[in-house]
Amino acid sequence: MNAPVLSNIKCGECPIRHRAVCSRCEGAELDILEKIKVYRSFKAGGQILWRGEAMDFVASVVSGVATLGKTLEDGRTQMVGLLLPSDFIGRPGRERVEFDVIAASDVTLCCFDRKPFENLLLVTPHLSERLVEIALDELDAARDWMLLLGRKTAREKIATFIDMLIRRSSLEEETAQNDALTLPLSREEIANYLGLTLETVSRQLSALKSQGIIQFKDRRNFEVLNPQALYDLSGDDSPN
Amino acid sequence: MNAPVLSNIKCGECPIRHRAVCSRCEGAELDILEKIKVYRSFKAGGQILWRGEAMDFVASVVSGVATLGKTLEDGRTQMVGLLLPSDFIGRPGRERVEFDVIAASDVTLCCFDRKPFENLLLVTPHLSERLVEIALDELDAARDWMLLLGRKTAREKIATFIDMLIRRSSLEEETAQNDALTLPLSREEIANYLGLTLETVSRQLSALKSQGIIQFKDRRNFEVLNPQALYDLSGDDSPN
DNA sequence: GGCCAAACTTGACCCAGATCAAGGAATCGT
DNA sequence: ACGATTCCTTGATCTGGGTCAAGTTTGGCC
Repeated sequence: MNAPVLSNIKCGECPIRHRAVCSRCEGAELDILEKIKVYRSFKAGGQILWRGEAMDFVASVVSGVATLGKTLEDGRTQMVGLLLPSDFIGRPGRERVEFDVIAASDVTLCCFDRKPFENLLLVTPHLSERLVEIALDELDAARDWMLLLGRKTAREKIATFIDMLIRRSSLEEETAQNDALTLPLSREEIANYLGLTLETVSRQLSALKSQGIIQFKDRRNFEVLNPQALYDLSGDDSPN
Repeated sequence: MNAPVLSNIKCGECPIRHRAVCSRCEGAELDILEKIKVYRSFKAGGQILWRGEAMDFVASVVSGVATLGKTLEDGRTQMVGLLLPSDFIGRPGRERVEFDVIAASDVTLCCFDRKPFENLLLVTPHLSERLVEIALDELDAARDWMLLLGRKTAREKIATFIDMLIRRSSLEEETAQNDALTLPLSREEIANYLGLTLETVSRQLSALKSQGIIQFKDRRNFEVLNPQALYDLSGDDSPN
């Protein structure tokens, strides 16, 4: 892991302050974090962590998108997590990385060396409480994804994925010029996330387009014309 | 949830003491747990918790097997967790249950009312540390299962499942009369766990049998004649 | 601005596993 | 002990999505 070290911005001005692992910390606690944090950047496609490698830092995603992936002996891969801004990388008490972490776009991380961070955790309930919340949210998300991977059709998988992008983006920004979205991943990466092939992803996106449910501006940018239809195609139970 | 309340056994004699959420607690801490715990039993097939229901207790599995399941609007279901003795049900800070919890066999739980348990967590690091460990282990397991559901073939899924049973049973008991195992689930339940149909599960088990890798004693009990071959079929990377 | 590589789309064909269908074997209640 | 119900096996057929194979678009780079 060798990434350029950037000049930090002040925590008070950090765009992910409200959701990241540090979101409950104020004043003195924040000052300590401020002192031990280091920003690092990765180019799109760069490997952030390798499976099995010693994990010597933990980090929050400040900007960009990273993926967590697992690989079978013959090279088939499955993405097991998608890290968007404010998401957390690393686990207290884990010496080694359990999966490959790759920058899907240019990524900036707010890194903390693991040992100091773990020590801080022990004496900072605001930090450890938030970290437990984050871990449990990830567990819920992983289980939702198990349902998707095990039982949903290709169409339902794509619809669920786009629906997730809508929800996540409405959390992030209040900009929200209605339903204009960006795919954070290539077709192949989407396929690895959904347990499909890139050809099937492409076909399903084309099908949604020709049904008038979405409309592409270019390869990555599109607009959702009919969010309700999209949700109906996701196969999920009624909650909205 | 209305299950018979059993007479408790002493924590000191509890068969799951060494792995359950209470495993780090001793002396006074254990006395408190002892006081607030209640054993409850469920018949095979009984529903322990319903998705969306208020979760008013948390629990450890003392004996038997329970499943965590999610369901799509049209009834397709995916098992998202398998709870064996010492596994934990429920999450601090979660008001509602996220999935159906069903007794796959007769099950005995060691239950704690949620509120008192959460209060205890705040003042008992031995308890909360162990709970975080358990949650992170579950997250790792969920991600391994995502790889299985998204990318493995039917054969690989079955091999992985049996391999998991071997590992788990060698953890549990030192009885371990070599490689004699019991399927904790029906064919249909295995199918729901692996993202397959019950017919495919049956066919794959028959195939393993006719390849001389496993041998059935009856429907549920079998012996693994060739654990290495089984592992080789699982598709996983080399570690062992 | 034009070439090249990478990313994507689309078509034709195929196959693993789903679905449909029929028995067989274990278990339960009487 | 006996139907009867539930669970499981096995066979026949079908199909969604994978695989293979061209093309097409896009964006990067001299």
